[in-house]
Amino acid sequence: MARSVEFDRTKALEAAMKLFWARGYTATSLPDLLAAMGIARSSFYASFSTKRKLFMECLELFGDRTLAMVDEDAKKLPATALPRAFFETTLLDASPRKVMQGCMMVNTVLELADVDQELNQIAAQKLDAIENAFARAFKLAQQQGELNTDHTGIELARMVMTINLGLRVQSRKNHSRTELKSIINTSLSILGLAA
Amino acid sequence: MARSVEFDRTKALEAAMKLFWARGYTATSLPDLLAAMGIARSSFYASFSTKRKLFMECLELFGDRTLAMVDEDAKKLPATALPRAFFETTLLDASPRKVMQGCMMVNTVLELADVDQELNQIAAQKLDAIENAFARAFKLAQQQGELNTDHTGIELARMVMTINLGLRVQSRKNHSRTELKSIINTSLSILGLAA
DNA sequence: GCCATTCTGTACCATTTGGTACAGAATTAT
DNA sequence: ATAATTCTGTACCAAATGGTACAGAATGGC
Repeated sequence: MARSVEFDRTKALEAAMKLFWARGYTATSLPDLLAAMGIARSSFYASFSTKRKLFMECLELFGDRTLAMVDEDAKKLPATALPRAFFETTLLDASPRKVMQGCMMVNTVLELADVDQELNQIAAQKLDAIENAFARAFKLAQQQGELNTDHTGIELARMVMTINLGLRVQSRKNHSRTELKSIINTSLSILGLAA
Repeated sequence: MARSVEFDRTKALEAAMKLFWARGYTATSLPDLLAAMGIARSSFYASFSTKRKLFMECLELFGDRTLAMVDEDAKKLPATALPRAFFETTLLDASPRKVMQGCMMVNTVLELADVDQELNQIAAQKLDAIENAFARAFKLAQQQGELNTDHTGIELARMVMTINLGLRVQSRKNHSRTELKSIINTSLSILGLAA
């Protein structure tokens, strides 16, 4: 039989995701990708079909990873602590580079809303999934009397998500850590989730 | 002497802005622009230098227009009514098409943050100018005792702006009017500006 | 009418885009 | 070692990119 070795597909995908995350879909050229992934053109097409398919994979990876993070937290923490945990790990504890890159799904939605329906839809779905995770947690907490019912769980989740989206824009526009910290605190305060 | 006629530069600029607004910088090609503006290639370069320069002009136009809107409102309305007025005119009263296009400056920041510093900076500055307009209004209202001082004017303005940015993402992701309306109401409610 | 001037439309350009073809190197089972 | 197979690197492709050159039409003062 023949050789079975292969470049590390996962690592290459990860490298591609980083680049797409930072520069977006259109502005990332194939040569850029090949250099970052450390593979040759033919290997690229053999393993990932097209640039567009690769982007989809990256988007899925990013989305699933983010969702997993929220789900993990939802197991360990009370619902009222979820937003703070999410904001802090992704905006204060993360590296400045990552913070400045914002959220790949948000970036994608804004870049491709009028350009590529399918890619846009994937990003939107992943965002919705995260919103739903928050909503589930809030509803449960309300049923157990751990959270006031001034607003429904869904409304609250949408609100947390809207602030989250806003924070992603802020962090991409100007990544002053102290400013982000201040916004996070004000947000949690007005949400009535200030610890 | 020679002819003085010229295509309507302002109208052409407007048309370009609409296209850039919807599709972003990179995804808008020169032929697309020429068609939308209704002018020929040579006229384009004679009047607007390059695609990039044109984009800058469009960005300035969009930003100035938005800022003017806030400033106008700030003259007529109490500071506590400003956010509602802004959200409603741009997200509920505007045409679905415009709503779906989001905010050109936000779109630009997310598309070009890692790609074109200068364009990104222009967009960021315009956004800051709007935030400052809100901050001024809030500070004044606080001095006059019309607004509580639980948070500083700047903090409040940043918060309104963060929610605004989030709403632009939401509206570009999924322009259900009723959902936007709901988010706006929840936002104003938790901000203590629910009228 | 005529000339000067400034417009417009088209043909053209080099570069870059994403994607394909194919030769040759590398690896594994026999 | 050999054969089978799958990798990699390079050369190549058509299409699209932003930008330029230039011929010719349209308009103004005389």
